[in-house]
Amino acid sequence: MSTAPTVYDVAERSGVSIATVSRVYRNPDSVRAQTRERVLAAARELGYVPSGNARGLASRSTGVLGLCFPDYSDPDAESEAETGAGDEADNDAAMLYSDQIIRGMERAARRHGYALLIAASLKGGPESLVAKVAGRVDGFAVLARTVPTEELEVISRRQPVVMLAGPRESDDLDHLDHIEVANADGQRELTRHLIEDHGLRRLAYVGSAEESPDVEARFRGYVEACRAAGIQVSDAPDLRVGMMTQPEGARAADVLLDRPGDRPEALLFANDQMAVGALHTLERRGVRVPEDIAVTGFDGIALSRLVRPALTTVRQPMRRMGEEAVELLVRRLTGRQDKEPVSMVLPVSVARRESCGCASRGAAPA
Amino acid sequence: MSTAPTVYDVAERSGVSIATVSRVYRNPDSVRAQTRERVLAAARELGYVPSGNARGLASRSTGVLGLCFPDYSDPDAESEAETGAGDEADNDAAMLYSDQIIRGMERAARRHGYALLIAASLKGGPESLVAKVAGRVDGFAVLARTVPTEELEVISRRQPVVMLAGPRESDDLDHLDHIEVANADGQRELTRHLIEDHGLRRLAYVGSAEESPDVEARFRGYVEACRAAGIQVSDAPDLRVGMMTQPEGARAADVLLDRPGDRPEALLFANDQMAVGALHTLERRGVRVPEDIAVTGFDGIALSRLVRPALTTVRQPMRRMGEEAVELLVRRLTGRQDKEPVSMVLPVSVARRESCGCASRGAAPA
DNA sequence: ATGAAAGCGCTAACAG
DNA sequence: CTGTTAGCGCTTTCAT
Repeated sequence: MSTAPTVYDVAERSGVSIATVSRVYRNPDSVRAQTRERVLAAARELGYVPSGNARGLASRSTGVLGLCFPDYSDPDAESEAETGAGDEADNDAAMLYSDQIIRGMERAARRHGYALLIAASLKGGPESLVAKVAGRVDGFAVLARTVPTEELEVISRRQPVVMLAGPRESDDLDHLDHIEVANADGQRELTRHLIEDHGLRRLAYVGSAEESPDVEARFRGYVEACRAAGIQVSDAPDLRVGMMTQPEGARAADVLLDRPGDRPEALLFANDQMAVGALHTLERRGVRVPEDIAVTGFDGIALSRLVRPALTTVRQPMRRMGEEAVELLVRRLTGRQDKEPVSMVLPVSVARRESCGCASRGAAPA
Repeated sequence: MSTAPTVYDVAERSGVSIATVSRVYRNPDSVRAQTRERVLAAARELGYVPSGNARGLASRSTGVLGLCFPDYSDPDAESEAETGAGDEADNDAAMLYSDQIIRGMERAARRHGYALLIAASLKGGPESLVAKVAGRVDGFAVLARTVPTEELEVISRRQPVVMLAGPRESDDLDHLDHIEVANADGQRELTRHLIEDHGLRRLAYVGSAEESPDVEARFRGYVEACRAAGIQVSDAPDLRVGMMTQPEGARAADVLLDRPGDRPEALLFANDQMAVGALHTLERRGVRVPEDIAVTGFDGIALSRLVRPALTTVRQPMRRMGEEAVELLVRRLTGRQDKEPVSMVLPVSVARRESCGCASRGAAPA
């Protein structure tokens, strides 16, 4: 791999100036056909490929959009090798939040002629992830809580950034475009369903210990639904766990079941992962779902439909969120920049499945 | 969004040279702590973010790895809005081949400190997709048949490229690293299973019309297994379809069932999509699977486990393929380049589910 | 239609 | 430890 050929090499070989070589690639029609062919031929012979970096540098634009997301450290990374039937489900199910967003962004970016640069955060030196991404793209989306607010603030002064999932974190960032889902609405509707349609009244809500606007909003929806039905609720979740993982969910179920007093008729979790964990606990303890107790999640991850009983949950349109993010970025990139910050709330939908008592035999064919 | 601050601005503001500013970012320890702080402070105030392009240009490396894949035009793109239960399965199931590879690459890239640039092909001017990606990354992977061989040949002379899925397409490309899956082995084993374990002997194989090394290899495995069992087979699939999609699969099932002569005892499809389509046809016609006829696919897409009956298929380790691709690239990027081209074949595994007659009640809990 | 020349913002020796 | 000085490869006026 000797040193790569440049415009100069191509220019020399085809007997034109570097400017012409450049034109052949940027604006073919501005060059006489014959000349163009000569240049293209030389380029081919030399194995010339324009340097994206040089281009970006000279033209101040890259044709690339970015996405930064948190390093959902992913423990199943190594389980890949196994072929046991048991982990098969988990494997596909590990189709995460971020993966869906990536898909959505990729599709939309493609439509607009952009490529997509993706990177998960990873603690580093003064040189953080965002900076790396930011330096190589025309604009990018960030999953909430992925990067320090301050850093984002600095960067967003220079290029379009759209914040995903989770309301604006601070006032410093209120000039960013921003997309969230109707967390409260979804949880409220799901709770209402449990109360009105299934007649349940002793509910327990499991939230998270760490502050998360999304989780807060979900809880708020829950509270609203309860109040609307005349059910007493405290203004804090019945339980808060640390990580919102399956193990934590499993533990949470134990805790809730072992509490003195009447056993809850329904366990509402702030996300699917926890709910699935709870399902395990319940099965182990011989508590039937939904006959003895209802269980619900939030997110609508693939796994939620694979478990038995299939999990009733609130589905978030993550893919669409990715698409909208790109639309917003493209709009900023092409329009005048003086537009007001956009803030959109994507609707969610309740997936009524078995774990709440709805009879739907989940496994629909294709 | 005025013009972005540069090293010069930061240098001036902090009273140092641009070289020092650069050092602060590239090699913080080589700068006196006090100086460093001053620079960082200035950078923060100015909203300075290093330009990835300028960096890449000056240092001839980007810290980015790439992936090019074909534009599996994706008809479900718009179906997102619907909330009908019917398409719910399809939606998740649309977790494609490429998505899995992306996941694998992203994980591995992250481990090595690289970001990932992804782009689907899209016909364009003289300026193709690969060129765009190639110009912005240190090395990249290409899904077979995504880009013209010639172009790839040219590019691969300049930077590491690994070809994914499908054997080397031509001799021009035999210097590329290359990863494929054991297509023939998988199909052979699956076929053997049908013959020996289920005692089926009248088999029909559905391949694709367009030339695809992978599909050819699968068919080869099928033929080998048949021959080994003393079953007569012609040297071409019983049917070839155009697109390997669900509709085509559905049609194929009709064709095969309507052919004069004994009805086949098993329909083997070269991919899952077609097999799923066939399942529909069979259900519509009242042909029971697997009682009346067995059906098998190939790939192991998520959908294969969601349909009823669950599809027996050959699972490809697509995620792992992505990971290995990154490992290969990183190795090329860090080592001496004189190494021989690597060619690895990833093992596959047969997923015995219901559609072949194996009793496994698919829906495993988490 | 094509050429000349001036950067784009940063890194990388090489001096101090 | 820090400053100087060249480029890196391409786009882009401005001429011709």
